[in-house]
Amino acid sequence: MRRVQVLLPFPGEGLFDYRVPEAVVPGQIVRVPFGRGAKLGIVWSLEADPSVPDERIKAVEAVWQGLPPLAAADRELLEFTAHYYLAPLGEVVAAMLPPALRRRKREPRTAKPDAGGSTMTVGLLPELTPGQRAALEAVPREGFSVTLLHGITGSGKTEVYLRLIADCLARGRQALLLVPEIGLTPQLTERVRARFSSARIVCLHSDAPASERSAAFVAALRGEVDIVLGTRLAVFAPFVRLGLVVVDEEHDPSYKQFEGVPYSARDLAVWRARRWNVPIVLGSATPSLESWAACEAGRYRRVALSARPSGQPLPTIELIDTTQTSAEEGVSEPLARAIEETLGRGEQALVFLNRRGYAPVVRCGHCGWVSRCPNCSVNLVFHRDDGRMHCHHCGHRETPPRACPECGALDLRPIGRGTQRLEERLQALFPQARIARIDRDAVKTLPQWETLLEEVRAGQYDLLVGTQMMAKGHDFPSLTLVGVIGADAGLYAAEVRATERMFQQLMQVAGRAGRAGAPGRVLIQTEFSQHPLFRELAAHDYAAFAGRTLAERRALRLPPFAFQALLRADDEALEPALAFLEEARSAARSLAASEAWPIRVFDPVPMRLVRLARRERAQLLVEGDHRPALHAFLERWAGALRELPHPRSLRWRLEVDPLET
DNA sequence: AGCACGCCGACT
DNA sequence: GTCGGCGTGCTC
Repeated sequence: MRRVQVLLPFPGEGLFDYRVPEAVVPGQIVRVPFGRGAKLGIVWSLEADPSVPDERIKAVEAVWQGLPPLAAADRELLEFTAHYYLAPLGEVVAAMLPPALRRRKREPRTAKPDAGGSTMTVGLLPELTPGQRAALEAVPREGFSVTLLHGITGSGKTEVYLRLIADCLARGRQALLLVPEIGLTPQLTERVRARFSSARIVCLHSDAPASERSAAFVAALRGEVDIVLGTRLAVFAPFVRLGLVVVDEEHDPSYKQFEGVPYSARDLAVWRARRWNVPIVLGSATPSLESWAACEAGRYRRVALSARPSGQPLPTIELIDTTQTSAEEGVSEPLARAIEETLGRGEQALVFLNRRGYAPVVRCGHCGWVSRCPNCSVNLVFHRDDGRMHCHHCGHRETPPRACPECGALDLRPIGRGTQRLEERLQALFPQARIARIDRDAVKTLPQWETLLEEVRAGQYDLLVGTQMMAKGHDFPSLTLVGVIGADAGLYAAEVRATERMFQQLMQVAGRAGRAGAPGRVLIQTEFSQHPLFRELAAHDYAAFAGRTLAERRALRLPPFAFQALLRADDEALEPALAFLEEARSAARSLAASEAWPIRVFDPVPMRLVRLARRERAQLLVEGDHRPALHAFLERWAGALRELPHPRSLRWRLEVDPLET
């Protein structure tokens, strides 16, 4: 009887010793008795923990012999994730093992008679542009390399991915294709399936049925899969002969996991490619400044796709200065005229407004009272459909009072505009237009969304009003005009990445305009028409934007020229949260003093959205210019934090590489 | 994560 | 007088 260490999905380290009857190897999937029940685990190490006496050790219930052991590279991925994000290993493996598989009592039966082979569909492939051909030549097929594929909207990045995947499969290897949100990319999924019709493809995302996720994991572990296509959680899918990793829309914030272990799937994908010694391609029309800077530093290769296969010109981007032109009810005269012309030609127009609801606040015209959420530090948004006021953060809803609760005046008015009010305004301006509003309130489910996309493509609507849901890569062949309203929010936000986010979003939404033969036109209403960001946007010059923004970041020593970690604490009141962070800061200061590289420890501050769902939140930022030094510091600090006393009601968490500070 | 043990309110 | 609330602690 041999004793081994088994890793269990468990909210702690998750390493427990068991007796195993046979010769097992690390990576083997086992079912073990645990407490009163049983758990699925992974044989982690043949070195057992001698401090636990033999009589406390139970025997493994079953070794799932039919499943190959998890590859060493993938076990190291779990270890790296735990180490880098300062998370317990048991929590990381919980993110990897599908819940339905964990619940299984018996080992899944062996191979279903699935279509084998990995040949690409024979048939007419689209002619490659010179740019696509150059891109394909530039990406190494063997060994580790990171290539940033910077391709403008419609430049055919997907075709490049498909050819690279085809090469990968032809060499008998597997490909991992990560996408930001599966629901938003049905077109890509379709294309992959159509192109590789005889390949074994699995889709992994959190909305997939549990049994499907479990089956996909098992198939991947057995090496019975050629392509894994999925959202961020697919970065943990097991492989046996990984040959290529592709991260589409690599700048997209949804690669960041917020609940549980706060990992970045894009960053882990790069680590994984390095460990497997395979190429990784990061694709985007608007790359993250992290990736852009890595190219500048020579760590990543950069390949540009700057022409469209259709030969279609880029949309023209014009600004409407709302300090000069009155924008009645949000829609300026030039924008209204442009919409009218577009509809007159039988083409579609989209008006983009990233704010749902009818009006972002209800205000008393007499005393100035505004509708506030009782649980969060935000205003309540008035919604026309149910006539109630909604909190967009905690879900609280209430019926607006008839009279002002403060002064009793009968003068409560919705102030400002959201998509619902904009839709109403546009309907008044264009009574004959068929308008579709596309936001999270109007489109709640995936089938609903797919139906709506189909209807829009079929020309059942003339005018679209939408939030950022509309910005992501969907092609609407008749859409030739995009109007942007209220684009200015990102310009005065204190957030480090706010302007980057705004530029990316504007560029993405602008990319919706135009088709072959009918050039697109984009009109952006702004009060800050002189801002350099708009010049760069109008010139479709991402490089200029990135260069300028990176120069600012370098001068201010902000990411990606500095590395950050954020300690957040929340409690029923603000004071205990701040007090905890104050203690944490003292600990940080004394630890930082002994680091060779300077660690900057800032003051604890209330978060911008200080109150959320009845909890008050505060945060403490630490920064360093040298990643390994910051990380060494963080490990020691995290240890000290776990020893810090705090009230039971207080919760804290430490986030490495936070997206929002 | 489960699941037990363990001390304070409304009920047959 | 019990049934049960979920706070805390353990699981090889």
